[in-house]
Formats: sequence, C-alpha cells, structure tokens
Amino acid sequence: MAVTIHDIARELNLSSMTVSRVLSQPDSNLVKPVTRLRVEEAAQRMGYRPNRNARALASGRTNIIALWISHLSTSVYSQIAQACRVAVQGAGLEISISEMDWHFRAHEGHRLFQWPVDGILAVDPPPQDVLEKMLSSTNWKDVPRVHLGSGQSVPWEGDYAHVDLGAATRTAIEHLVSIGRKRIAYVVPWGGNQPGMWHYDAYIEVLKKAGLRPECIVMDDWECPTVRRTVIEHIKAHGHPDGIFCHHDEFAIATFRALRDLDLQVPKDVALIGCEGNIFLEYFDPPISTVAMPVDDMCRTAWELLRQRINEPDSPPRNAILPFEFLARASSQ
Amino acid sequence: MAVTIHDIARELNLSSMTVSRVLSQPDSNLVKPVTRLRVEEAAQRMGYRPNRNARALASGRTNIIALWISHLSTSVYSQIAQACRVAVQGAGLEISISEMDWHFRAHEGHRLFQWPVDGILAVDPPPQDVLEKMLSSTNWKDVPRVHLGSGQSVPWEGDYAHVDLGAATRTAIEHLVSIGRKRIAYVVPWGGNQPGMWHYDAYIEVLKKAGLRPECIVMDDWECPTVRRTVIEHIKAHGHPDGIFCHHDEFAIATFRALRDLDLQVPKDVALIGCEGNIFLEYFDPPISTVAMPVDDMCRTAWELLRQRINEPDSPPRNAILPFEFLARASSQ
DNA sequence: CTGAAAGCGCTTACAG
DNA sequence: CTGAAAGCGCTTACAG
Repeated sequence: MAVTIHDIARELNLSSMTVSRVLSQPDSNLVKPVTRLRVEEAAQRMGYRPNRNARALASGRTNIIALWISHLSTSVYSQIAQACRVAVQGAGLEISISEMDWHFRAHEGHRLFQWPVDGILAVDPPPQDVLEKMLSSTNWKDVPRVHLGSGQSVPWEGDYAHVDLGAATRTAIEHLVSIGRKRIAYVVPWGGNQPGMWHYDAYIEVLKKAGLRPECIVMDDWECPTVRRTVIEHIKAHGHPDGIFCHHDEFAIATFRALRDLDLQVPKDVALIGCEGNIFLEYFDPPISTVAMPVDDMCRTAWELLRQRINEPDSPPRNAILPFEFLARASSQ
Repeated sequence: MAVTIHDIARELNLSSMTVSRVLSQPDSNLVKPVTRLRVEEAAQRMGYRPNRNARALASGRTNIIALWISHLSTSVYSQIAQACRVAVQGAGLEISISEMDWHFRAHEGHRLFQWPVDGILAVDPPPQDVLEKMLSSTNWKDVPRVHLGSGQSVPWEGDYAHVDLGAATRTAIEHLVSIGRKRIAYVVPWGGNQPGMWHYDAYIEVLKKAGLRPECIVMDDWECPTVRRTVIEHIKAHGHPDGIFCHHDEFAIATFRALRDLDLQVPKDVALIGCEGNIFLEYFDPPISTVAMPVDDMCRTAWELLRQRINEPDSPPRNAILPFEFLARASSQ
C-alpha cells in the first residue's frame, strides 16, 4: 500500500508528528534542520505522497476552490475557467471545475458534487432566491462564495466581480446610431426583453434618446440553430433591420449566417455587433464587432474577493464592476 | 458544526453503524424497513450531509472520475468535457475536470491536483514515455486510466478510445483531389509533418497516388494569430495553393481569415477543409468543411472502458477506433 | 525542538 | 438485522 507518515517515522525512529510537521509545513522552523533533511530525504526515497482526504478530514481545510460554471462550450466561459485557474493556482491552491446544471431542483441537491471545498467561484449563477433554494439541501450553503460573470444574477448580498453590461450595450447601440442606422434590432434570449435587465434597459434608453423604435427578436433558447432560424423567420415576416445588436456572441455568429442565408450584406444592409468577446469573431468575413469582457481582470478580482472572504468571513460584502471594451470591426462600419 | 452519523444515532438510540448502513447503502436490505425509515427521516430533518473525505478515507473509494484535458477553450474539448460528464454521471459517479498543463516537469508532480480519484479519463495526453515520467512522482501512477481523443498519444499499452485520424485525412484530401485541386497544402503544427504521424502519412499517401507534390505550412504554435500570419507569409513568398487541409479547425478558421486578408476567394481560389468538428464552422461565409469527431460515441466508449478497467484491473487492454464524419460544405465545392 | 494522546467522520471486520 | 471495536492517514492540542 501507499507510504504513510508512520512508515517514515518508523524508518527514522521519529514520531509521526515530527514527520507531519516537516511534510505539511515546509516553511516552519519548528523542526531542527538536520531532522528536516532526514525526513525529506526519506519521504523522497520511499515515494511518500500525502493523503489529501486524511489531511482534509483532520484539518478541516481542503485547499480547493470550486469553480461553478454552466456550459464550458461557450468560448468565454472556457477563457474564464483558464483565468480563474491561473489566479487560484498562483496563490498555491487548486481549482476544481464543476460544470453546473442550473436546472436541478432543490431536492436533487444530494446528487451534486458535494465534496468539501474552501471557497466557491460561481460564474453567472441563477438569481439569489433561486440559487439559495437550490443550495439549501447541500453542504455548500455556508461555504465562502463569490459571483462573477456578466451580472445576470446581480443584485445579491454577497461579494461579486461583474462586468458593466449596461454600459457595454449603450456603447454598442450608440455606435449603431452614430453610423446612421435607423432600425436597430436587439436579438435577445427569452426573458431578456423586460425592464430591469441591464442590456434591455440600456437598449431602450439609447433608442428613445435617438427617437428610434425598439425591435426585439426573441429566442426560445441559446442554441445557434434556433437563432439562425428565428432571425430568418423574423426578417421574412417583417423585412430587415439595418442594425442588429446581439445579446451574446454566439447569437451574433448565428445571426450573421442568417443574414447571409437571406443574401443580405454585412454591414452594407445590416450592421452587426455581438457581446462577450468570442475570439473567433475577428476571423469572420467581415470581422464581427463585439464588446469584450475583461476576463483576466474579472477573474483576478473575483479570486481576490474570495481570498479575503475566506480570511475574514464576517467583513462586509464587497464588489467590483468592471468595464467592457468595445471592439469596432468591419461588421459595424 | 455539521451533523454526523453519530448525532443521528444518539437522537434515535441506534448505533452509528446502523445509521451508516442506511445512509451509504440505499439499496441494502440489511436494515429493518422501519429502522431505515426512522433514520432517513432524522437525517432529512437534521440536515445531515455525508463527509466525503471521511468516506473516502475509510473506504478507499472516492466515486470521482478525473477528466484530464488541456485547453478547454478549444471548442471540441469543451464538448468532450460535457459528454464525459453525462456518461460518468449517468453511472452515478461524479466527474472532476482538471485543466492539465502538460508542460510540467516530473519533479513538479507534487504541485499538481493530487486528490485521490477512482479513475482517470485523459484527453490527448502526451506520448506514453513522457507521460509516465511525469506521473512517476504523483499519486496517480497506479490509478485506472483510459486515453481518448484524436489519437496523438497512440500507441500505448493501456485502454483507449480514439478517432481514426488517418482515415479522416484521407477522405478530406481525396475530396480535394476529386474536385480537381492540383496544389494541395497541409497546415500543420510544429512536429506534425513527419512520417509516423497519422495525419501526415495519410496526406502523403493520397498525394502520391494522385501524382501531386506535398506542401506543408508549418505552425510554430497553436494560436490563431500565429496561423494567420504564417499562412499570409507563406502565400506571399510562394503563391497560393488551390486546396488547403488544416490539421485542426482553429487552424482552418485562421487560414480562412488569412486568405481573405489576401483577397483570395474560398473556394474559388482556394478550397478549404478543417478537422475536428468545431460548431462555428458552418456559420462562416462560406461555411467551412471539416471532418467531425464523434464526440458522444467516443466519450461513452471511453467511460465504458474505464468502468471495466476499474472493476477488472487485470483484464487485458482494450481499445476502440472510431470513425470521423466528413462534413462537406461550400468551402470545398 | 519533539512526542503521546485524542480525534476528524466515516467504513470494514467480525461478533452476535 | 444490529452493534462494539478498530482503523483509514492525517492534524490539533497540549505537555515537556
């Protein structure tokens, strides 16, 4: 079987405690240097690997941060996973990525990945009331947690690092107005075209100021084929807008294809802007404009908030709102 | 603190063993039904959650399968993560995704995520000798492991479920020959243009049979900007091929942009085919052809192999080679 | 600087 | 069907 601290202790005629100190507190000077060296040498030679389950059980700490994220297939989500990993590993902890299916019911909580963790980074979780009901039957409800992402789940009472979606939308729509577009549509997921939603409020505000009429094209789900079909049907029924802002870059990709299916030119007939920062957009012909999330900044900030929360569980909640960057490309010129 | 089986046992005047049996073996009939119900009711009422670390320490089983994957940002890798999760969760186990940086040195093994797991699904790991040197200083070397992916790391002695890259390449190149292309280039990552590599061998074989000359455009790394720049430089120096097969869909995306940068038409001037099955390719203008991985099949198969390996550690190695599907689109017509 | 004792929350073994 | 004992491999507490 695997080598334990007791095996090493026996080999060296020491107590397991001394071995434990050497192996779990590399920087401690509670052990005589000579002893430390002997232990380290023996651990190396005998192939010792700590049992993390035992460590966690005894100490109550796991040194793991969970990353909750929904569909990794969205390009920006995978960038977020990468950036969080770098931030967390930089602090000497490990990250465990869990693809969360946010559709689980509260009573199914027991079926989830409920390993103990020291903290949670939750990317675009459901609204606070829904989320808390879900977590009520899990181990996680009292684990320090920071929310990050596009801000769909703000406001909530805890810590968060989000991007300023309202400002992003405003910039994009104002750009469409500034290049003379008069019929500016918004491709939006189901439920997104209501007052109170950041994107929507900004869209309405800018259009009103410009004296233009809103036109929402509402998607039943987030799948590209759905978006492509829905946009085609909308345009066949109502004619085409001359500018389109998409709630999400994948919507913009599918909308682009829909426009080409109808033989409409981008940007000549329809100017197009996405939202998120998908890296493939600039490789389209023409390259597609977008407002990009500051992924690295956001993840670093979220981790910093989580680190502080872990160290000072009772400090007041903090948050950071980060700016988007508008990437103007040929699709909106 | 958290509720334990002892708390429940005390509450009901039972031994912790009985509580343990009810809570950890839902299907066992070793407990009297009445007792079982009392325990379940109390567990529910008191908010009991099992401590997974304690369970793993005592039983030696974790019920976790690790998924090792490199850069999740590649679209197909995130599809793989999703499909593996579905397969593993379907069997009642949990999956923990670890983004592996395959560049770590063997002596850095101790810095890796070394939590115990019951099995490992490794997506496109390094070749066997390199991998085993890396794992030598970790807990993982004796954990059941199955390889899956594009087959870069075949052959190895263990279990694997891979796609037939050679056949895929052959189909794609033959298609380019069949539509009359005479100068067919291969956009290939550094190290990929050598005999023994599946892609390369198939490429050479088909070209030779058709009496055409090979032309490799070699990339220094896997980044899209690198590919775009390298293809542009190649064409400026040597003129343009009339057909290009890309080792990878992201290469195809960047190559498409490079061709448009040079004002070349796809497919009129250059026919283009990628490899992998990136879902965005069909939204380009024109839609880009590719050979698609059977992601769901492959992941299901890999999990099945791993399940059997866990149950019968000493059975002979098994493997599955799965077919690609050629998706012919406008970019190669 | 080192060690003996107790315990983290479970499960395995065996006894009845 | 139920339970008392021992142990999984560590760390925390305290004693010296």
